[in-house]
Amino acid sequence: MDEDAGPGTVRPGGRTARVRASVLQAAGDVLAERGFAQLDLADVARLAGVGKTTVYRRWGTVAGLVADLLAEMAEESVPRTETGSLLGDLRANADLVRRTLGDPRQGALFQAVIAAATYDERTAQALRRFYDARIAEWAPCVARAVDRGEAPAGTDPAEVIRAVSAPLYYGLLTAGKPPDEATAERAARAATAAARAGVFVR
Amino acid sequence: MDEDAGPGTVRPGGRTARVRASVLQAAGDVLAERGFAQLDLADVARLAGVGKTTVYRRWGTVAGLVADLLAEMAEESVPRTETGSLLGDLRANADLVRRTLGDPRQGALFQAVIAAATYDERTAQALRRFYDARIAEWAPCVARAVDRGEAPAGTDPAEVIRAVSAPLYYGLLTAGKPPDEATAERAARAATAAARAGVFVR
DNA sequence: CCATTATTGGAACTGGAGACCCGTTACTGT
DNA sequence: ACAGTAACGGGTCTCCAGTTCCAATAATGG
Repeated sequence: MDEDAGPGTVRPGGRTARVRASVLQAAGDVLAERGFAQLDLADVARLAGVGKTTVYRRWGTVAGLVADLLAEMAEESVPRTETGSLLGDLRANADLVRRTLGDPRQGALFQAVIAAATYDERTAQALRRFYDARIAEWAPCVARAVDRGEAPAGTDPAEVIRAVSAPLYYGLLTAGKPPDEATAERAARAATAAARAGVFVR
Repeated sequence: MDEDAGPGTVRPGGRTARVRASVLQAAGDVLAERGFAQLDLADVARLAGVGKTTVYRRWGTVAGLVADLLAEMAEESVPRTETGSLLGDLRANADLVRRTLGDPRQGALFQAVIAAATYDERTAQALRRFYDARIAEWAPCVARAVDRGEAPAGTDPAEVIRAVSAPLYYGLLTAGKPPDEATAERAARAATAAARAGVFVR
């Protein structure tokens, strides 16, 4: 009746931690250099200098590995800058997203995660958790802007943040190209204009 | 030195057309009922009442099959309604996208296509062609709005249309849920507000 | 330091996706 | 109507992703 959450949970130190680190490292390398389609667990194991059995036992599938990779990245919280204006803050957010999607490792990871999330529920959950965290971190910017009177009362902060990211991800997925500075700037300005107009009032 | 574009191109009529139709039908069924992860070529062949060899020969991979499925869908052009105002037209566009993504078959297909496009170049091209066509069809709405003075001169019509779709796709991919009426309405209003504010001026 | 046992990893095994062969079917131009 | 051949499809084979087994290794608590 007791659910043990698989290997690596009882003795997570020493070798186990090293194995996890080198497997995630190798998986990230493959993803950045060769892409999602080439991500093969046996291959990752070989590159990581780790037994194939271990990788299958702990991650099971490509989707599972990718989900763990995302969880790893979610750890590093990027410090949020506060500029004093809604446009300035959203611009900073758009630029963060742009840099994330433009980075070879992180950009490739996000494409992989989104692809995997369309068919794997665990990856989809990891993805949702990641966005919830990011949005929770940035929502206060919008709340402040509302307090300052830059947007109408009742504006939904989360929706505004999502509105900034949306066109950047959309471009990456449908055009296959990471966003440039101009696109990021446009996204920030569009979200600001819409928020000012009261579109995101609940 | 001559590139023949594979089987089905020299004698596309009769049986060949029937085979293609029933394979695409079966593939759509599997996609809608069981999802992308369960889309197996041998399985599709069996359901379509067609030889496994034929499916492998003509489509080769799951991504290739999905790309063809999208091309098939792109054929049916949806008549565009003209409402006389920018907001009205963008609302109509947002609603079209909402209904597309909400439809069991088409929604599942889009998730599959976007997933496949992240790693398969042919699928990515098919996707880009589809969006180029859709955007070309709707761009005139925005051009008219500019003529009417609803948006500043120099506004990029394609960017406005993309701005409508972006949040709807973003929600589907990151939250895993097709957009509802309220979300579509918000997308149309946000794009309108941003366009009016001159965000999409080139 | 030692006993316990969680975790690893080599090796052998298996199932099924996908390639191949070749006889059959039926589309197409004349 | 008919010849020529494009396209189909059943049967067979290959190869490798993923599983299983168990002995070796090392993390952890006392």
